Amino acid sequence: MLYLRTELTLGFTLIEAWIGVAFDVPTIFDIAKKAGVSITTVSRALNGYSDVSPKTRMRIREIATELNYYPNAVARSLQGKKTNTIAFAPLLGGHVEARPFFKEFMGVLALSCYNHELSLLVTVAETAEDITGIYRELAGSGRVDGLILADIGPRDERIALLNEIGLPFVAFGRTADYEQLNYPFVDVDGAAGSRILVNYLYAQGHRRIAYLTGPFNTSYALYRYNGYRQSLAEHTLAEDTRIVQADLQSQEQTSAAVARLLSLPPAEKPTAFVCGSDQLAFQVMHALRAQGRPVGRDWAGGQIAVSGFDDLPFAAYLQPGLTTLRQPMEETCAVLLDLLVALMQDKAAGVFSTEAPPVQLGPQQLLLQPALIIRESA
Amino acid sequence: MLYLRTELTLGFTLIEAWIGVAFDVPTIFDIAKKAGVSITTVSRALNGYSDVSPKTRMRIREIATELNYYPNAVARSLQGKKTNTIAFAPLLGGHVEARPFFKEFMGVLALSCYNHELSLLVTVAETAEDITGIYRELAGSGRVDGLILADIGPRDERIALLNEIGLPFVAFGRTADYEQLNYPFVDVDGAAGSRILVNYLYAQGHRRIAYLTGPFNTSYALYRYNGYRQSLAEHTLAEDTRIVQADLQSQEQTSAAVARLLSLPPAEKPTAFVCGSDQLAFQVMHALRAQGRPVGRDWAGGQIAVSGFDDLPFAAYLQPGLTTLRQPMEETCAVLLDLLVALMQDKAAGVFSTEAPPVQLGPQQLLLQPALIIRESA
DNA sequence: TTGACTTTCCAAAACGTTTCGGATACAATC
DNA sequence: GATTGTATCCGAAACGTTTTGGAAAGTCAA
Repeated sequence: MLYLRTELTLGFTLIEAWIGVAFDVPTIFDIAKKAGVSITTVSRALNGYSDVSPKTRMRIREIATELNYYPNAVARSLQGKKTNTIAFAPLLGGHVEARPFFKEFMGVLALSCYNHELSLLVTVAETAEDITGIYRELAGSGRVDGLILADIGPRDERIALLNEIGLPFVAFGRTADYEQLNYPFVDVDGAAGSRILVNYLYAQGHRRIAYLTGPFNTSYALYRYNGYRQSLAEHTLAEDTRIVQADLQSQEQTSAAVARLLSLPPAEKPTAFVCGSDQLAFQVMHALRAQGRPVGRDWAGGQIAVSGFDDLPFAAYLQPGLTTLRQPMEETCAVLLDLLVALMQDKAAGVFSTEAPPVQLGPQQLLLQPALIIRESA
Repeated sequence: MLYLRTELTLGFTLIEAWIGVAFDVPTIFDIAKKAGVSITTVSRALNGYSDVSPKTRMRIREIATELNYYPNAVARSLQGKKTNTIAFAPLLGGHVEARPFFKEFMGVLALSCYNHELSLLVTVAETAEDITGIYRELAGSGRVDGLILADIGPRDERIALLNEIGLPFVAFGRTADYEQLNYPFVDVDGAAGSRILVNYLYAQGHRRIAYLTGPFNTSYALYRYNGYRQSLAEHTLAEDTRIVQADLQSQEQTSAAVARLLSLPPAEKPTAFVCGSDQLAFQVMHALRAQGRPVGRDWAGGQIAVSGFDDLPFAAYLQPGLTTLRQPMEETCAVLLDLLVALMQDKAAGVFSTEAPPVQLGPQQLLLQPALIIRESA
C-alpha cells in the first residue's frame, strides 16, 4: 500500500486524509526479471551459494537494494527454514499490574532476544486450557522455532504437552520432579537465596524470623520457602519459631497479615519479615508504614527488618532501600536463549555467553545463584 | 519432533537424555485423506463455508480435533490472509533497565493484545539504521498486519518511511508536525498534564518551581516541558523564575542537578521540583534523601515538593508516596489497538473499547488526558 | 577428439493453505 | 424430456521462497 495525501469534501468540511493505494512489495521474481536470470539464481546469489558468478551476484545484489527487496519471511518459513523467532507464552491469571516481575522479565528477555538476533512473539494466555491450543498452534504453524516457558508450577502439565508436541523449549524455573523429567530449564536457586538471607539475619541477632509469601502455585515460591525452613533448621531454631503467612495476593491481605504478626505477644513477635518477592516486600513496607512501624536493621531499637527477593530496579529507590536477593535477570535470559538456540539447532548446549558458567544439574538443566544485596531495610 | 527418554553411556557416566524423533504435525491433507474428501472441502468445512453438508462438516471437525489439527498459520498468511499479529519495534538506545516505562508499556500492550485477540511480535532495534531494515522486512515478510510505534521524536523519519512502505501503523505519541502529516496516533496530553500540576503547585503557594527533564529527543518530554512553561506564563511568573535542568540521563547527573538547585541563594531556591517522568522523580527523591532534605508538601516548613509523570505502579510505594500524573496506560493501549485494527481492516476507526471517548485531533489522531494523582510528595 | 571436471545456471517440486471456477448429482419446474 | 435450480463437492492455481537434480558451456589433460 502506498499512502497518498488527498483532500476529500464531505458536505462543507474539507478533510485531508491518507488514501491507501495498492503497492507491490518486490519479490524474487521482480529481481529475476530485471536481472535476466532465474529465481533460483537470485535466491542462491542472495544466500551466498558458491555456484553463481561474482558478476551475476553483484548485479543481483545491486538490483535487490535498488528495489528495496527483503525476502518474505513467511514464504521462507513455509519452505522449512528457520524463522529466527521464539515465543513467550506466559500464563497470566488476570492482572499483570500485580506482577511487576512479569514485565521486568519480558523487558529483559526482549533485549536479550535482540542480542541473540531473535524476534520475540508474545502470546498471552489466561487459562491452562488456552495454553494447550496456543502451544499446539505455535508448533503446527511454524511461526516460531522455540518457546520460553515461565511461571513453572511444582507439577506442570505444560512440559509433558510440549514434549508431546515436539516444540523445542526451555523453562525458566523447574518442577518438583525435574530429576525424573529430564527437560531443559534455567532456574535461580531460590532455596540457596533464602538460606543466605536467613543466615545473614541470624548473624544480625534475629531469632524470630517471619516468612511472608504469595500462593504456592509456582515452584519458585516453594523453593524459596523451603530454603527458609532449611536455614531455620540449621540454626536449630525450633519448629514453632516458624511464623508464616502464605497465600498473600493483595495489599489488603498483606496488610492484614502484617497486622496479625505485629499483634503477637512480645515473646513471639518476629523481628524480621522475610518476603518471598520484592513485590510482597513493597506491600509489607507499605503496611508497616501505614501502621507507623519503622523499618530497618536496628531490631533491638524497635525497627523491623524487611527483605525481598528479585531485586527489581525499584528496590533501590525505596526508603529505606530494600535488602533483597538479586536474580541475575540478564544472565538468566542470556543462558535461557543460549540453551534454546542450541536446542533449536539440535546441538548440545555448549558455550554460554555469560561470565561465570552456571551450575549444571542435568545435561540441560542450569542453576544460577542469587546474590544478597544489602541495603538499609535489613 | 517426539522426544523419547533414553540412556546413553559416555565412558563411565550414564546419562539420561531426551532424544528427538521426527514427528509429523497433521496437515489438511491428513484430514482429507482420513475423511475421504478433498482438501478444498476440509478447508471450507473448517472455515464455516455453507457449501459443505452438515454431515461432512461434522465428520471433518471430529477428525480435526482427534488429530489435534491446527491450521498452519504460516501457510495461511502466505496465502494472503491476516496473521492476527502486530509488531512492536521500539527504538532502544542501549539500556532498558534505565527505562521502566518501556517495560511497563510493553507489559500492558501485551495484555491488551490478548484482549484484542492479537499476537505481539517484539523486535527491538538499537539504531535508526536498524529500524529501516526491520520495518521493510516486516512489511515485505507478511509476518504482521500492523505496527505500533513508540518513542516518537519531535521530527520522526519513521512515519514517512512507514507511509512509503505502506504498513498500517499507529504511533504512541506525536511529532511536532502532526497537523501537516495526517498519520494516526494516540497520545497522552503532556502539556495539559504539566499545566494541571503547576496550577496545583501554584495553589499550594509555590512560586519558584524547578523543572527537571531528560533529553528532548522524544516529543513527550517536549510537550510536558512546554506545558510547564505555559502554566508559568499564565500565572505571570517571570521568565527568570524558570529553573530548568535538562538532559538528565543518569542518577549521577540528576544528583548533581539537585545539588545545584539546592545551592542557589534563598531568594532563588525552588520550593518544588517538577520532574518530566516518574523515573526521574525517583532519582530526584533518591538524591534529596542522600542530601538529607525532606520531601513533602510543607514547603514553608522546609520540605521540598517533588512530582513525577506517568504513575508507574511503583510510585505509590515510594516514601513519601509520589504525587504524579497518571498516564491511562490500559486505555491508551486499548485505543491504540482499536485504531490499528480498524486501519488493518481498511475501515475508519469508529467505536473505541474505552469508557470515555478520547479527544479527536484529526481523523485518526486521538488525545487522552492524564489525571493528577495527589500523594504525599507534593 | 574425447572424456572428465568445473563453473554457472535453471526447471520443477515442495512447503500448507485459500480461492476460483467449475463439475456432478439430484430435485423441481415447465 | 428438457431446463433450471440447488446442494455438495473438487481440481488447479496461487502465495514467495528454497532445494534438488540436473543441463549447458567452458577448460584441461591425454
